[in-house]
Amino acid sequence: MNKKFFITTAIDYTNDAVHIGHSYQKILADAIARYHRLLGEETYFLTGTDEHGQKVEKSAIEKGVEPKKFVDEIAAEDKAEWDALNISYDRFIRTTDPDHIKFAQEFYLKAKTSGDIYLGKYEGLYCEGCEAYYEESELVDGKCPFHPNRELIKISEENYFFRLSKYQNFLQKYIEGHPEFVIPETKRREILSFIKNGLRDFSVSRQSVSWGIPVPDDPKHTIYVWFDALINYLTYGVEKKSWPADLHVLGKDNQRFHAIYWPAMLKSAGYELPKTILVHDFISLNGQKISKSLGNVIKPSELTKDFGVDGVRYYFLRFGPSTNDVDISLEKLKTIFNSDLANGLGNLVARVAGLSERSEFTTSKPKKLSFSKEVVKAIEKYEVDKALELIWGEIKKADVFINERGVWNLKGKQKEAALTYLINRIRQVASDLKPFLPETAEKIEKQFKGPKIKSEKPLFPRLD
RNA sequence: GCCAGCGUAGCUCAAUGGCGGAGCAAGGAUUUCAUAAGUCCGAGGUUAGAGGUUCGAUCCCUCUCGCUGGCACCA
Repeated sequence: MNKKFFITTAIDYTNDAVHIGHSYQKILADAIARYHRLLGEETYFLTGTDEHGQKVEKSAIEKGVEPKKFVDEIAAEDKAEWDALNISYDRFIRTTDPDHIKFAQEFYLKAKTSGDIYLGKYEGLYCEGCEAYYEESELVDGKCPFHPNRELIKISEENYFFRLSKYQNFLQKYIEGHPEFVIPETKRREILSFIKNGLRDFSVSRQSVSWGIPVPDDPKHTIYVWFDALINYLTYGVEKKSWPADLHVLGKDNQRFHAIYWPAMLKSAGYELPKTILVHDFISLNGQKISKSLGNVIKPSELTKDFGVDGVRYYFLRFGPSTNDVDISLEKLKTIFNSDLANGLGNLVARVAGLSERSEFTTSKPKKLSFSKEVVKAIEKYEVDKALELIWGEIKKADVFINERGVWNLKGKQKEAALTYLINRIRQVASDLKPFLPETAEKIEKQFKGPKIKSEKPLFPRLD
């Protein structure tokens, strides 16, 4: 039986459609998924949408449509965005999918059977101005930071709670004993220090929110969105008999839910824990947070129009926020597009194709290639930026080779040897690029298949 | 306020208790196979600031300044 590889991204909340801020994660996960698929592993790549909860309900009401209709539209939009980026998900799961709803309810009952769900009282301070709840620690002089003139209303509601506190020791020991559970290390330390500060039980149901999955044994309540959302991974993993997940890819805003709540929930319901949680940072645009209120939202599909799918993929994979927040801009994208893709990869391909065509060189059939060792090492550590850096090192070497040998001046056997060397190098580059720039890799492979190699249109026309 | 992280070349970042590195941008030289692309070579730094430990600190410690994130049921 083939080795399995199950990878997930976070599912995006359907309060609004996705934008470039959400793209890095999907592209990163896609590259890793493609890599494992290319290794011949039985790969399952899951992404999708998180569709329940108060905020969605509210947005739908504001728009005057039924919640389900509202999320149908957003989900379709999100999916189209990921398609534009060539994200090779195997399933686009929606938390409103019937199989997920059923599974989430079963999961809830399992946790309840373990004695980890109990009825309690949720008390919150509610600000009518913000229409949101606040924690004591968030208040300024006991008032809402945005509406200091209003009195906060103490609201209490009967909720079901999950006994997170029971798992404090387990989680601490587990994470201490499994350095690969949360990557990178700085995030793992953050999680550990959070756990050590003490974990409180959290509520997993709402009575005031109707847009959600009903609590199976008490349908006055709906399951709290986060509880519901996390379970999506298991819905699909169990369906494909591929649980536990090998990798959850997510942003730092989600790390606590994935590294603390989720493993505790799984343990309670009797499932294995995911192997690794890969946490990345955020993107800002022109030095600003990306947000609708700032009006600087760009959709992935708008970027791919200007830079091509692989142009966008390359930029994010090479300069994305893997361990640091990163600021992007159209100028930076353009500069990198020109220097690395047009002048680098694209030009090299055109050079060698031109040299081959002019000398009417006949090349041998391409061999079946495997990934370069160094590239494998980098991807296995999820350092995709490093992998690309290595590949670009190879491109540079090929350019130097052409210059130093003066390949265009060579004749006969010498020229053939030089071209053979270059062609094989390019074939290797294409092979290594497959997980990252699938479209480009395929074009290059086609062009360099032989026996005759011809010049083609530039892969990445220079942008001015 | 508390906790964590960051501050290194114009920009993006790397590095180590022992002479501060790379890529991009800018400058000079050079080649013509290629997308005015390629290659080569200078230059560019008081490693945010002050103090301390040390034979020696960019790295360890303290303080100051600046930035970012978290401080739990918004997702």
